[in-house]
Amino acid sequence: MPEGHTIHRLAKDLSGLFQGQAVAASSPQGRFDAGAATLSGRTLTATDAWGKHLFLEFADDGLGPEQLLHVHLGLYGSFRRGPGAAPAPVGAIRLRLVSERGWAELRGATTCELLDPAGQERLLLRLGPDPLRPGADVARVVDRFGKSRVAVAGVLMDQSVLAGVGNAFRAELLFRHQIDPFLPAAALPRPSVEALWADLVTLMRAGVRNDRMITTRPEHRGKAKGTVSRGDQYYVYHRAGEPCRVCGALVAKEEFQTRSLYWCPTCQPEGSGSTPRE
DNA sequence: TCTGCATGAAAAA
DNA sequence: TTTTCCTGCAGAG
Repeated sequence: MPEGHTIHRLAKDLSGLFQGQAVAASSPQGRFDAGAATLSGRTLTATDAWGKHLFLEFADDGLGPEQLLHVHLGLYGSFRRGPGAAPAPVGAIRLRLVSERGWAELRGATTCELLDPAGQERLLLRLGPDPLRPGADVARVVDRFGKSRVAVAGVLMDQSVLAGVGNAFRAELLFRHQIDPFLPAAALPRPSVEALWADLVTLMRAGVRNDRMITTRPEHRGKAKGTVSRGDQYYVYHRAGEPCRVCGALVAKEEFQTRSLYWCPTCQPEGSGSTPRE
């Protein structure tokens, strides 16, 4: 399920499965026939991720210019993968990759396309710093927060401000820092923005390692995906009407810019976050 | 077994 | 502003 940590993990896994290998590509569903034909037989040379965007680079291999595959999973896209032989095809598989080492299947993605270098550059220009990328420019993020009158909840999910945060990370992060989601971003003190960023770096890295989001109890960190219930995994995300883990008040939920926003009205009261915490 | 929601974002209207 | 992508899951029954 796709927030930034998922995509970075995916890039890592696909590199392990295919990098340096000739890959057979096909589109059983048919919607990516031309792209798959262009890629098939080429060697995967690198994988990369920026925010929620995944990139796979393919070599020339005498088949034409190098190719760059761009994938965005959107809300319910998935990229299943594994070593060994591919499973029998089920459902609408937009893209299937197979090498001697393993397989991968893409379903339900919002975007699956071949990009030229100019296209990738245009895309990256729209994206803010990614907490999972080394050397990310925190100052730029702090600057954008300081100039925005939009609610923090909106700015955190604005991919041009900061790339990789989705609805779950947003809810969990604001709870962890006891910030009113509706507070204008500019009202957040600079050290608070820096603290948010630092927390994201830690949480998202843990997310990549564990291949799932971990924002609550550290003792869950070593546990495998699927062994921790949603109730144990989050503070407030998807817990509307349930008691807050800290104060017991009921978690609130409201539609905000077409997405569900979750928060604790007691731990994150109106105006909270506008003064630095001691 | 069935139903409705959901960790996005771009295109269409 | 609505539609698309058309999956996967939890919770209800």
